[in-house]
Amino acid sequence: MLATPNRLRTSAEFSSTVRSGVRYGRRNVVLYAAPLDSGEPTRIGFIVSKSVGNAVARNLVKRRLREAGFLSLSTYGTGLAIVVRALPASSSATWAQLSVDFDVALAAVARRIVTSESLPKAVGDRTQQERNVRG
RNA sequence: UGGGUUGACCAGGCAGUCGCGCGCCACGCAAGUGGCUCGAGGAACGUCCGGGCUCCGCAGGACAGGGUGGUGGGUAACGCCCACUCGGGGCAACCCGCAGGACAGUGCCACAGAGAACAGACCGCCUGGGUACUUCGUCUUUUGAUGAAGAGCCUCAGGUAAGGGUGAAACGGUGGUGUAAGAGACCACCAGCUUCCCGGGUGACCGGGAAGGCUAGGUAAACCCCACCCGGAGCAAGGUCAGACAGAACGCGUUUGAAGGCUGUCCGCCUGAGCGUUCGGGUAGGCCGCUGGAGGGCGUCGGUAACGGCGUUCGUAGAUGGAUGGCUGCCAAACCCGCAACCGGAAACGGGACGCGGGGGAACAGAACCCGGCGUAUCGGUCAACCCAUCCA
Repeated sequence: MLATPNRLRTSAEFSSTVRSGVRYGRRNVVLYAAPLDSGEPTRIGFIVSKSVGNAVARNLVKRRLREAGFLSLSTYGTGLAIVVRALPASSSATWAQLSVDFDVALAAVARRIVTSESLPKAVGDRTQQERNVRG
């Protein structure tokens, strides 16, 4: 499971990640990710709405996603803010399906972030624009 | 042995592996690291009642408004629980009841039906009249006139609520007297109503008796009446720390009282200098509240019981983008399918193992301030008491 330092804790972090991050959707999840400073530990947050199911179903989905996120820390241990939104299909998915969707989405998103970081000027402009919009 | 009623309890187990949260301990300047303890439910759910707790200055009156509704008790309190009463269901154990008042008043009672709330005459029954007819008698030469009786049709006037039919319900039931036919018109018994008396019970009420009048519909989950109860908002309550910013315009007002508070309205009381609208700007973090409570177990005493007194013992989740778990394997009860030793049978066939193999393998559901209830969801399992039927002794 995920320890507290590896979790997103505030609504500000959630909203900035969802708005500015790279997005990739699969059958069971939609994954958003934004870069952090490279020294910081990767932080992951989860959005599981009521459309997924009742409280028991939502808890199971959340725990499985948290486990998948924990397993991914060995690869992406630092420098990412990730928000995982569970889709209604996730309540009926098996652990294998759910973890594959998570891994594939995370790999795709991480690849795109690495590509855009090879153009640091563009990233700088983008974050600056974001600050202006939000400010 | 089978069927049933009620109550209590459980809510898969084991192992491996990788982890999470509060707390404590050790190390470390610190970030942190390591170890240990504890870590979801019978409904944690719905949020339908009742309380604790917090704030609203005190928690005033009247009227509105809301709730409850047999009686007595239990409780912090309740719409809950227990016991009893009444009514209903069941052979029984037992279960069910939104169980005050319809002589305070108002309203409503569809359809059907002749008639439905100071009832009603459709058919039927009965009486009388009219019309035409038959028979008999009398009068008359005859036509005919008149009287009596009769049955039928039509029609008119009345009597009749016993019968038919309609309906959830038709103004007591049964039998008789009575009558033209009938009718509580009268009588007997029964049911029911009102009043009174006696006895029992804390009481709801129960048992017995007398008199009266012959009969009184339902609906209060319609308004309403009666009795009793109820201040509002809610842990996003509330408190505290830190941090950020920038004000401007207009209106009303400062003892001739703005704006508030006391659930709504009115009265009455209180606070007493700001308040409202628009534009613009900022923050949406930490900590406390936060879990020891009307707490659980056992014993004993009181009580039919719910429950209470006393003694003793136990220490039991506190997250906050939200921990209490993810994955893997094994075992196992129902239950289903196939094969079957064996049993019954002439056979067809039927049954089928503390037999084999395969399948199947756990419901409903996740704390969010805390309790007491209720309601709802739920694969199944265990135990106890009691009832009925059957068999054996």
